[in-house]
Parts: sequence; structure tokens; C-alpha cells
Amino acid sequence: MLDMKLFRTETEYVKERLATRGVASQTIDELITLDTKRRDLIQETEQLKAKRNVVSEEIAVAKRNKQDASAVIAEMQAVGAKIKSIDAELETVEASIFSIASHLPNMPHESIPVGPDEEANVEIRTDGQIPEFDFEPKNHWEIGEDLGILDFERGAKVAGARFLYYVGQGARLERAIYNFMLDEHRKEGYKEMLTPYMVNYDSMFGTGQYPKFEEDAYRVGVENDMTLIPTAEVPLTNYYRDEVIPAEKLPVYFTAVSPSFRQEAGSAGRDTRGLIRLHQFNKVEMVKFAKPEDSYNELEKMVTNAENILQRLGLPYHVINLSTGDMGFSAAKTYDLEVWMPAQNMYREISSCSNTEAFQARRAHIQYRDADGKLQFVHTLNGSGLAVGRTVAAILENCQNADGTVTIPEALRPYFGADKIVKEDEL
RNA sequence: GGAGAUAUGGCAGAGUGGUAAUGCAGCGGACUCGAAAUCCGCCGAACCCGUGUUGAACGGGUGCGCAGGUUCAAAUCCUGUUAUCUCCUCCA
Repeated sequence: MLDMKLFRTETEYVKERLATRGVASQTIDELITLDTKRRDLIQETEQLKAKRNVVSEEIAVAKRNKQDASAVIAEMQAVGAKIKSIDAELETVEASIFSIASHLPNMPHESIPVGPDEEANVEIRTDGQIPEFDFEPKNHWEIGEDLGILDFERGAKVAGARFLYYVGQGARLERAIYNFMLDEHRKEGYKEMLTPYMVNYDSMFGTGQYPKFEEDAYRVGVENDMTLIPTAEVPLTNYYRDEVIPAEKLPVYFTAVSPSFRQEAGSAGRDTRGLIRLHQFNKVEMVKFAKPEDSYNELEKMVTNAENILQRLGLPYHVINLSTGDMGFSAAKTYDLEVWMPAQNMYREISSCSNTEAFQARRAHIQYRDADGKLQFVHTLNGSGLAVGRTVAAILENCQNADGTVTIPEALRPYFGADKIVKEDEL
């Protein structure tokens, strides 16, 4: 959520910045009209309430003195009715303001490329050696199925398309990867957490998924409305919802592994095979709460933390700065890490690190007291470190051998307990 | 799942229809070489609106877990709801 004051005071600037994210300037005009209306109504009702307070005191005095107050009371009944009708009107105006404001995306940071879509993204740097094969490299799902460590067929039977079983060494590889990632992040100062996998509406609102993207999430429960988390960012960021974080604790770093549940509405037909696009996948997440003046420095450090995982695993990748058109709803600036996938001969997203500035903090009411003791919104950041399923896919493809086995990256061997994946017994 | 209790500033804690006590903490001062203790004073209920400033102030409204309702007037009465605690039930 953006600061209403900004719309009033910096109207043209806000219009210009939000236009880069596809927000029509009429929407801002409408918002400002409603805001003016709101403030007029507030003044109107508050004057009447001030009168009511004064007269109520007079009535109290009269009653104490056993005097008749029925004439004044009758007069106040009319005032009360007027207040009620103005307040009702005010309520509808505020509801309109809320429904517009809560659907507006964050303002993009000055340093990001302007453009309508991913074509405008800018590559920042590349790292790692793209592997050369003296054989035709296989897709990761072929490798996984041939080795008997990924079972998509039975996943589809038991749950549906875009679900799978990891089998034997596959399950062990997944576990090795997220244990490795969590240990790395713990060393970098992140507090390891385990979070709820279902959250309430307010939490989904706080991080910006709701109300605009309700169709992307899995809603469960009839009596009490819960949502399966689409990312651990939601429970981690909402940890401090409606709280004031003591300034000396900032910055706060959290990390957690969790499943992420996504409907993938609108991506029918894309990435229908393999580990790239699933309704349920594991992800190690990083979340930070920082003072505004530190948040962009913290973003750079977070990207470094995600890159470190790829470097330790020896996976080639590049870092891109997302354009205004490709960025997520809550983000002011986002770096994506894309890992090289040999079989597809292209980079695929494996991490996304964003600074949302005060956008989420304003929705979720997460504050701290600055040096003057004033309440300020913190800045929140989130990043994947990394998507575990896609990491499995990248390892299978980049580390595959001609004989169909897969070599385990050095850093993972203590976690995996072997140096290569060999064919599983048939089940 | 059933029954009961509780929810008020940073903390503790009064307030059963007339418009949020008090204590601790905090800030300033007196006393003191200094501190503690003591005494005096101030401040404090996340917020919103207006005038003003740009991080001075003033005025008004709101605010007692949350959302509604009754009333001229609600922390107080009514309804719903959430969280916590205790007991029962169930369970890993």
C-alpha cells in the first residue's frame, strides 16, 4: 500500500511512476477525488460530534441538577441522525478508496529499467562456467525418471498434474539441498524458522497477495478461511505484523524452508513437464526487516547470499534487474537469479530478491521507533535462497554424465552422503 | 469439540451509562561533590482531520481485543467474533 499523502502532494510524480507499471492516470485522479470527498465528510461529521460532546455535557449537568433536558435531547436526536448518515456516506467513500489503493502496485525504484515486460530486463552480471557435453544432454525430468528418483506419473494419479513424488535418492537430494541452504544462511546471520503453512486473510493482505491475486492461491476451510502459503515470505514477513520492532534489533534476518502452494492460474500449457512449474514445491526463503536508509544495501547483500548458494553448487547463472513491467506487485526493486538449464539452452529463474520498501510494512503495520522516538514503517525484503525443486532440476541437467548418472556437487556431498546418483531399484 | 474466566498506556491496575483514576517506568528540576533515596513538576492511550511548520505548536475528532447494535450520551448495556488461561473431551 502506498502512502495517501504522496498522492496528494506528489500527484504528477506518482502518476508518472505508476504509469510504468500500467496504472492509468485516471485511477489516481479518481483516488484523489475520493480522498478530497473523504476529508470534507470528516470535517462535517467532526463538527457535529464536537457539538454533541458539548451538549451531552450540558445534558449530564442538567440531569444532575434534576432539570428537564427533553428539549435538548430531542434536538440532539436530529444531530445524532445526521452524524449517522454522514458516517455512512464516509464509510462508502473509504471503502472505495481502499478498493482502489489496495490494488495499486508499489512504486518502482529509480534505478530499475522502464519497460512493458521481461524484454526490458537488464543483465547485471553472469557467473559460472556453462557446461559442454560430448553427448546430447537430457532434460531433468528424463534424467529423473530414468534414474527412478522422480515419479511424475504417480504424482498425477494421486494428486493431479503438476504434482510429483521424489523417490529414494531424489528425496534425499531435495533434503540435502535445503539443509545445505539453511546452514549457509544461518552462517550469514539469518534466524532459522519453521512457520505455519496456512495463514489467514490478513497475512495474505499484509504481504500484498490479497486482494488482487486471490485466484493464484489455494483457499481452504469453510468455517475459518485459511490460505496455503504461496511462499514462506508470507508467514515470515507477517511475523511482526501489527508490531513495533525495537530499533536496536534491526536489521532482522529470517530464513525458512517451506512448501509453496500455487494454483498457477493462467500458465496452462507452460512448463507442463518437470520441476519448473508445480502446484507444490519447496523453497528456502530469506526475509529481512531493515531501516529505510539501509534497505537497498541489505538487498544487495541478500542477492549475494542467494548467489553464494549457486556458486557453492557450481551452477552457472546470471543476475538480472527486473523492469517495471516484469516486477511483482509489492516490489520496488527486484533482482532475479536465473540458472543455466542445458537441455533448454537457456537461463531459468531460480531466485527472486526484492525490496518492497514500506509497501508491505504499511499494509501489515510493521513499525519501529526512529532516533527521535517517532514511529516509522520498516522496509521489508524477501528473496528465495533458493527454490529447491528448480535447484534439483539444475543439478540434474548441469551435472549429468554420459552413463546417465549425476555427479553431486562437492558442497552437497556431506549432506547427500554420496558423490553421485545411480539408478534406483524399480518400484 | 464442550464449559467457565480474562482482554484498558511501555508495564501494572481502577473504572457497572454522563465522556479513561492511580502506581511503576520515562523526561525535567530541587537536594547532593556525584549518585541513590526523597520531594516538586511534566509527559504518556499506536490513529485521523484542520491551521501551521517541515521533522516546534495549537484546535477538534477518535480511541478501552476486533466488528456491529441500543442510547442525547457506551470502557460500562446487547449481539457476533478473535486471542489467551483453567477444567472436561480428543489426540501425535
